[in-house]
Amino acid sequence: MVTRKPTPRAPVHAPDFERPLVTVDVVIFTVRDEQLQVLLVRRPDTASDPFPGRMALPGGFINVALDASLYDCALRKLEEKTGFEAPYLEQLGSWGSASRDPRGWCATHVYFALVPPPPNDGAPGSEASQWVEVEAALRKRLAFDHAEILAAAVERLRGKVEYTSLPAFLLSEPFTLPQLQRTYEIVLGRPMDKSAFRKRMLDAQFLAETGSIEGGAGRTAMGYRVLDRERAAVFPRTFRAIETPSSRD
Amino acid sequence: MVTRKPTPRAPVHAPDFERPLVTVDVVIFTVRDEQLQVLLVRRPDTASDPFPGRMALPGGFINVALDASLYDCALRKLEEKTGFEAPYLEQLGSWGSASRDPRGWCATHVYFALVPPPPNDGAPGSEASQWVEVEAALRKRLAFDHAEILAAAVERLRGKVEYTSLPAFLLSEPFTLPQLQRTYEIVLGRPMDKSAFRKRMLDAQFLAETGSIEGGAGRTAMGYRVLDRERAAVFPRTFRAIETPSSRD
DNA sequence: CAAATAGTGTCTTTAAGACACTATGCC
DNA sequence: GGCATAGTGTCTTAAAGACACTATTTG
Repeated sequence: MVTRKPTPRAPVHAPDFERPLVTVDVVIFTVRDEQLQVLLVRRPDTASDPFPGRMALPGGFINVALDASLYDCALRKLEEKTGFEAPYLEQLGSWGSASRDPRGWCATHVYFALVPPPPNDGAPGSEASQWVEVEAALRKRLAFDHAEILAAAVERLRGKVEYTSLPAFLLSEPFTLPQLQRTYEIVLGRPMDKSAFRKRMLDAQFLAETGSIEGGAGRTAMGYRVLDRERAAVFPRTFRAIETPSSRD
Repeated sequence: MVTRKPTPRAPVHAPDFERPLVTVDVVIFTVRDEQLQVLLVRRPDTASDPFPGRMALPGGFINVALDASLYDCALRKLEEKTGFEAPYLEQLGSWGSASRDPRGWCATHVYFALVPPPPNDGAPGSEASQWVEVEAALRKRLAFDHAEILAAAVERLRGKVEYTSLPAFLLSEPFTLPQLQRTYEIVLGRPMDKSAFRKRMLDAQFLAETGSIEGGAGRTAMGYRVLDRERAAVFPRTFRAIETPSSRD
């Protein structure tokens, strides 16, 4: 970010307004067990906490001393929860109002992340955080306005998947084109034509071959990795129709 | 917004973190004098203020007592500056870091608005706020990181104009299709084909006829207004190519 | 060889681009 | 009539959809 510090002629001081609470939340998606899943955490069950025991999106207050920027804060929270170093991370938007947090006027900056499926280690759901299938997560009574935020994140994800290579960030590399197609189908919830799919992916020039991969039964497939893990490829057309954008607080 | 207030078993209290400053800024676009223009305000020239005398985007601190939500705050600031009641207003994103404001860790929530051209009343630029052509505004040394924010807003606007009816919100109603096409051309900075343009607009079903309009020289044209002033129509394809998305703080 | 999966070819369809054409209003 | 502007028609082109076909690997 480009910022310029002025040379103050006199000490500048912050106004005496009451400051809202500021948090950062992260909607972390993955595809596991043939499902689009989202990472949720259980809030502490202490009475002094808002929404005790409820499930919520991972996140928390900005630490002014620790976080250089909102993005860094989101990265920190993502690493704390998943251990992922360089995931796909983009800003979703912000939600702020007097009523969304019982502790006071609060604004949250929401990011959304795509990560490859974590290893299915031991006891799933035993810890404070767990992966939940998105439709099930949307039906849960999440803390704060996190149900609304999650709905917006899912809408944004599905919307962008129609015309970008985002699902490639949901797979561990190398992956095959049939695997990538399956990921698209899981996220969008509808089957896709193989020929059109392959033409589109290969024409978009965002994949690099990594050599053949055996897959059990049937013919071996070519392995691929994405060329640029920072940004998604944008296709010239959507797969079908695009949704209408919605407004936020 | 849907929010649920829990019945707290004990008084919930906000944590003792240092709270960042929170502001809302609005990027207000219009098309005037055949140019895409943005509204800028001059910051007070008092030494105790950051960036004294510099041009900046309109905005300011959240007023926890006055603003029910971020969106309401953006609406309020827009009305204060332009008097517009029901403009097109959508969230652009948020920028926050330790370094962007000399007064301390500060996060701003940025909205972007599209308004019809204001009447060219009296002395343009005499007051604290003035309309500036966007490329000129981008070359100015704006306060804070507002140059970066403005660049992101222009990129988002140009990006969405490729596949939505957004420019319709830059005109006062009723308007003609040639006027709408001219607005697209001004925003995108390139000529468009009349036939393809008209087919696309009429096929998208977002316009209602309002009767003929005389336009000086030449044949009279049909007048139109948009059916839904809350949201833009989305076209099945972009006009040409789409840009790659960029990241923010 | 059969089953399973990977990958290709061909035709259709949709909507944009190019560009020439017709229509209507004012002088 | 002539000019200016509004509006239409026709052909081409880019890329998605449908769907049948070929290719390669394992048992």
